[in-house]
Amino acid sequence: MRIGELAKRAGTTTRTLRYYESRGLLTVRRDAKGYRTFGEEDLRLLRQIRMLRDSGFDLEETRPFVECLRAGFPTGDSCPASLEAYRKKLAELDDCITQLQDVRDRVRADLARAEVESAARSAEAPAPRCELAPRTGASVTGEPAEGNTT
Amino acid sequence: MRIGELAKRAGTTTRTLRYYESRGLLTVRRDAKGYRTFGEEDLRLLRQIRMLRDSGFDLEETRPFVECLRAGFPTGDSCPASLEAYRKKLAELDDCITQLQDVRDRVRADLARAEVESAARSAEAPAPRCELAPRTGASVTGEPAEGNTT
DNA sequence: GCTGGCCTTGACGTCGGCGTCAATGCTTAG
DNA sequence: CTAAGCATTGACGCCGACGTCAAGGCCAGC
Repeated sequence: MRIGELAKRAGTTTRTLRYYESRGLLTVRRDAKGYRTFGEEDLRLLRQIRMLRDSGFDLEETRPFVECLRAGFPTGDSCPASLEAYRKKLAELDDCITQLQDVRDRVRADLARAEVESAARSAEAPAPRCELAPRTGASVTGEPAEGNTT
Repeated sequence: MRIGELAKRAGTTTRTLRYYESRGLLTVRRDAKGYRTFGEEDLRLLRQIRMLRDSGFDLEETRPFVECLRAGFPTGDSCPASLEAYRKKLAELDDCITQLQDVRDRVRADLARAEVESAARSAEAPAPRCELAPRTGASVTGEPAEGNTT
C-alpha cells in the first residue's frame, strides 16, 4: 500500500502522513522506486492516533500509544505508559472543564447583572405605556368627555 | 500618562497596547514629541478588555464592550450589543463544556477498559507470588536441604 | 559628554498541525 | 507520444496575540 491509499483508508491526507513520519510517529519502508510502502499495521496505528486526537490529545501525547502498538501489543493502550497518558489527559480535561465552568458562571453572573441594570435604566426612562386608553366611561385625566359641554 | 505607565497600571505590556491600537481598540492622542498619551478612561477600557479576555473572549469579541464604553456609557456592558456578546459567549462556553465532558467520559471509559485488560493480562501471566518460601520443614521443590546429605 | 531610561516604527519569531504550492519523476492507458 | 495520475522533496502560508530585537530619537542627571 502506498501513501495515497493509506491516507484515503485512514480518512486523512498524504500531507498528514508525511508530517507524522517527520515527527517519528510513522516508520517507513521504501520500495525500489523510492515510494513509501505501508501495511495494515500502519492503518491501525493511524486509527489509534486519530481516536486520540479526537479526544484532545496533541500529536506528541499519542507517542506512547504508537510505541506500544509498534512493540507488538494488541492495542495502543496495552502499556503502562499509555495508561499514564490516559490519566494525565483525564486530569487535564477535568481541570479544563472546571475552569470553563467557573468562567461560564462568571459570564452568566455578568450578563445577569448587566441585564438588571439595563432594565433599571429603561425603568427610569419615561415608562412607555402599552395600555390603550380606557374604553369605559369617564376619563381619568380629566379631559373633557368627547363631544360634551360644547 | 504615556504608554509605559498605562501598561504598568493595566498589568500588561507596551507591545500589547500598541497591538490593541493597531486593531482599533485603543484610540490614541499624541503629544508634541509624537508620544502616545492616555487618560484614565483608557485604563478602564483596558481593564474591561482584560476581564473579558480572562473569560475566554477573543480580542475581536471585546469590541462591542469597548465601543460601548467609548460611547460614554458607565460600563462596557451597558449596551445591547454587549449583552448579545455575553449570550453568544455563554452559549459557546456551554457547548464547549458539553463537548469536553463527552470527551472526558470517552477517555475515562477507554482508561477503565485498558486497565481491566491490563489486569487480565497480568492474571494470565505466571502469577508472580509475593509469598516467601515456607519456613517450615520440607522443601517443595525437592532441592536438597541445606547442608544435609553431604 | 555620557549613560540610562523612556519613547518611536518596523519587522521577524512563536506555537501546532497541517494546507498548498512548485518543480520534478515514474508509470500506465489511449 | 502524451496526458493523467500517482509519487518525491522543499518551502512558504495560516491563525491569534502578542514577544523580541533592531535602529534610532528625546530627555534627565552626573
